[in-house]
Amino acid sequence: MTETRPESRLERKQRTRRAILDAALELCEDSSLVALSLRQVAGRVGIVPTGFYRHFDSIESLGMALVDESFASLRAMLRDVRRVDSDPGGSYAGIVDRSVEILVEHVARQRAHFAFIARERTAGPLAVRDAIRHEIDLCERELATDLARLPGTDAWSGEDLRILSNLIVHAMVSTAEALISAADRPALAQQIADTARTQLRMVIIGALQWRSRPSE
Amino acid sequence: MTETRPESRLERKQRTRRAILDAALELCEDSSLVALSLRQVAGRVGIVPTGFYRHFDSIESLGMALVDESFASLRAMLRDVRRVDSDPGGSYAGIVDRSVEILVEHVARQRAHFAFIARERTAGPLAVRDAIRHEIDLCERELATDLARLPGTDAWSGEDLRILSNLIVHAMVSTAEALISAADRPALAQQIADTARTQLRMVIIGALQWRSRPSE
DNA sequence: GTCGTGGGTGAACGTCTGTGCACTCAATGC
DNA sequence: GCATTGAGTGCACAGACGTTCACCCACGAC
Repeated sequence: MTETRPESRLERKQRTRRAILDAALELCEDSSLVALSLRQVAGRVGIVPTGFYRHFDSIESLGMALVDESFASLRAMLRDVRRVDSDPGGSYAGIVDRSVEILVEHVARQRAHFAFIARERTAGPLAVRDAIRHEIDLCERELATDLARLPGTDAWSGEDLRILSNLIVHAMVSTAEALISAADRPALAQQIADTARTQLRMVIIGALQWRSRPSE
Repeated sequence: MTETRPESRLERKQRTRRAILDAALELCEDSSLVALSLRQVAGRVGIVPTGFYRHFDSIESLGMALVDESFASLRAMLRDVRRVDSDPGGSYAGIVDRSVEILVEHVARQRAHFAFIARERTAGPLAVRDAIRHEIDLCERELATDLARLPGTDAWSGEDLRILSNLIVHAMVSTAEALISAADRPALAQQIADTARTQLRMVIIGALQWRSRPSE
């Protein structure tokens, strides 16, 4: 017999909170936070509407919590990319291949989080939109410092790095969006990954080439 | 005295329809179609809620009409780009400069339409999302055939062209999004345009360079 | 063992939602 | 001129919404 241990008060609360976050992620998957009602969430979780207020004081603050946890997933991905690519023996092509591979893997594993960011970035409540924009900005900056560590970029200006990392981040956001909407078609997902690989190579080669002839 | 002429029945209807479309564009500017109510729209237009049904039978079908007219704006932009860039004496740098200039101009002039596409692309009702995705697909294909006409791309495969135009389209979508959210800050808009110019040059140079060494 | 805290309840409120139906009345087709 | 059409009206309804309040009652601290 499975011994069901008592479960403390705090554990119970965190479990309900988790259930609310999950329900919200699912429910706004095919619309948006701004179209999500407190009663829908409560209903899906299995608590009465007013019970919601024990955990969040509005849908918007729930959204802010989802921003936090979605970017925790995104940052976990960036950590993996950074860990693998800091291998000193890596060629550009190798870095690209492994980075895209990691992107595909993380998007598949945390689809709801990446979909949330992609969606609410343009359609969420104002506070949520701003929070997401700010986080993406930070990611661009981090990528810029990562790029600065690669060989061949020593002479680049901060502005050049910013422009390049902006391009790369947005290309990867687009790739993530495409992967999400191809979630149930593995062949298509494979093609999207291949496309992303090729695009990243084009971008990097173009950037290196362009930089070596800065006047034109 | 300004002579107010009778205004035919059909004109009257089209004027109300126009007012509904404009009201919807404004009202969902800071949320999404899925959070827009029929009564809000009717209220803003100045008609009674049930009057809405004389023109559309749901918010979703209103959305489909907005997709049509938003892509009319986008295609007008593409026509301008094509017209200017088909100038046979143009260098790549010239083409890029003028294309970005046209993008900035059109986004400023039809901000609501471009914002609508960017937003509902990920957050709209399913039918609207699909329609937008399909239209953007068509744009990618058109760009691919345009690229094929440029010098230096003769030997490119259809796949290469598809990958490159996908990259360019998504970079321009990101640029449009940035321009929209910088609508009231001219200096920032200028910087975004400069960034877009540099990125386009990097991409084109990278693509040409990459293609000339297809094995690696 | 007693008591307070706090997650969850249930009823009730005023407001907003989409939609049905019967209606008006000016522009239009004949 | 007369009949028809159809954009816009006004009322009514049932349901969903956010939020309030008083209320449980098990857990945890003392």
